Amino acid sequence: MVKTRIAPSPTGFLHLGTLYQALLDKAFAIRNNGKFIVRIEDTDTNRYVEGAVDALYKGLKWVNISFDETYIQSERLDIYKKHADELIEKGHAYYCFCTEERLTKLREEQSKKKVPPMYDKHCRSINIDEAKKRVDAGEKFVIRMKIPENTKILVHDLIRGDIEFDSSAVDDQVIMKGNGFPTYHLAAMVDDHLMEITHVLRGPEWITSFPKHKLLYDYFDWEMPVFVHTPLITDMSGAKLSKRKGHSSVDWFRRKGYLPEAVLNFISLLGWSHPEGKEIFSFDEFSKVFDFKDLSAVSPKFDLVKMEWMNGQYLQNLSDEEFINRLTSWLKYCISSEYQGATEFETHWTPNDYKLMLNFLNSLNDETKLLFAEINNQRIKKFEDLLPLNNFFVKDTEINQELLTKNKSKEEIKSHMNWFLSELENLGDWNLESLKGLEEKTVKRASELGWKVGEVFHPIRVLLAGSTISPPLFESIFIFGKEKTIKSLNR
RNA sequence: GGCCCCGUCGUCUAGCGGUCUAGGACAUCUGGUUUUCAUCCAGAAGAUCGCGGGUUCGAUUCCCGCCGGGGUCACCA
Repeated sequence: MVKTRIAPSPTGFLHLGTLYQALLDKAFAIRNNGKFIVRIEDTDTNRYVEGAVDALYKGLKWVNISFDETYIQSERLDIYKKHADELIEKGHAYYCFCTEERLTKLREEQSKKKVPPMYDKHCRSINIDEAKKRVDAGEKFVIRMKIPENTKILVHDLIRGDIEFDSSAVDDQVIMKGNGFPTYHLAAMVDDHLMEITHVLRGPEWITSFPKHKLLYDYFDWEMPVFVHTPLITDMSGAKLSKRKGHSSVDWFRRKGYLPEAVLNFISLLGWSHPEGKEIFSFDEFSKVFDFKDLSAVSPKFDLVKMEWMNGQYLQNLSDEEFINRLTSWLKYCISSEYQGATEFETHWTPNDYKLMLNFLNSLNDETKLLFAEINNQRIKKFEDLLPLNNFFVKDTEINQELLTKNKSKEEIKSHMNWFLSELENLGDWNLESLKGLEEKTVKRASELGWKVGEVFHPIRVLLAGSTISPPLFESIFIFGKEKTIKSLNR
């Protein structure tokens, strides 16, 4: 049975690269009727970040990727020790007593000589019985794997094919650290085997240490799973995504107001394309057609502009009701402690803005909420864009006189607004239909005045929204309410 | 620097020896619809397939070299 896994280390927030792997792993598992598991690789006690595991699960939940099993490596220490000992017994690994100082000095010398920094196999010649005595005597040690000399190591990557390494370029890697924790190399290989992983999907940064992993499998006499090294998602400059730039974190997308399905759809198109050339498709559909072997080996650049376009497409396709649901939960998320505790991201929303917007939405009746969705879902790329456009709903705006009198004189505007105001006052029932009637009337007013149609709406818009940009005017007026509208128009 | 991977429009990509005067999407530009913004519609421009050699009747597709980009050289993953 097919079984895939992600193996993130809890060192921060859910990384986009981890999400990418989770997406591909999960899709592949579904397609092959297999399982997908999560394994927390927390063998580096120094880099452990509080809350990182939690953030990982929350992130996966947000994108709705579920898993069948979960493991934590720090709870499996005895397993790794047993396997390291086995390697010692088989003569494929050895105890190393070199001190930190000696290794540092060694590296310095090597870099001075401009040779690749590698362990000089100093302890490899120590007799095993003597080494065991030193270990028993309490001397500090690590365990290193023996790399065979003068040989070629052939590994196979599903999308890159065979890759050959010369063993002289492979270091006698530490597999057990001084503190009794295994390094990635041992832990991951042991776990992948024990957990019966059939396809190992991992980042391309592992290719270099691939020969060590292959050797480990050989030493244990285990069958290798299929290895797939993903494309490396880079930023627009072609370098690894950095935390500084924000969008390496999945949380960044959530905070900006992207839809999880759009993010998933977008990253699925990196290093892969739909057989029918489709751009927009659901995860469900993706999991029916995706295969690891169709992945390309390039390092795609993450184009935020296209990401925004795609998110806009998803936003447009949301029903008005769903739009409100999503918007509401986004606002709540931003207000929540998750937001407060997270890394800060640049945004033009202040913490209070989220609350104002949520309160505003809650103050509307269901029908009006849907109208709000209707006039907005077509014109934003992500929820964050909502504020500038709908600012006037939640806070006082200032009037730019220059904007107001851009095409017409102060007096002309004044008289036109007086007319409009009196029409509003005498509207009768305050509903969308009557307002639409007034809208038509206002269009006719333009020809009566000899103005362009846009010119009769311009001052209304500027006075109402404090901006030349707003959602559709009369819908906005309806949502804003009679009293507040008249007050705004009167200034 | 050693080793490894990669190299098609600005970006994501299709292409798996002839169908390619290289297709699609985003972005860009032009025009149209429109009361703002946006949407939407139509169209345009944009890639001598990194470069140079081979192999072949024929290379974007296969091989080699070069160049360029990236990755990696930890008791981090």
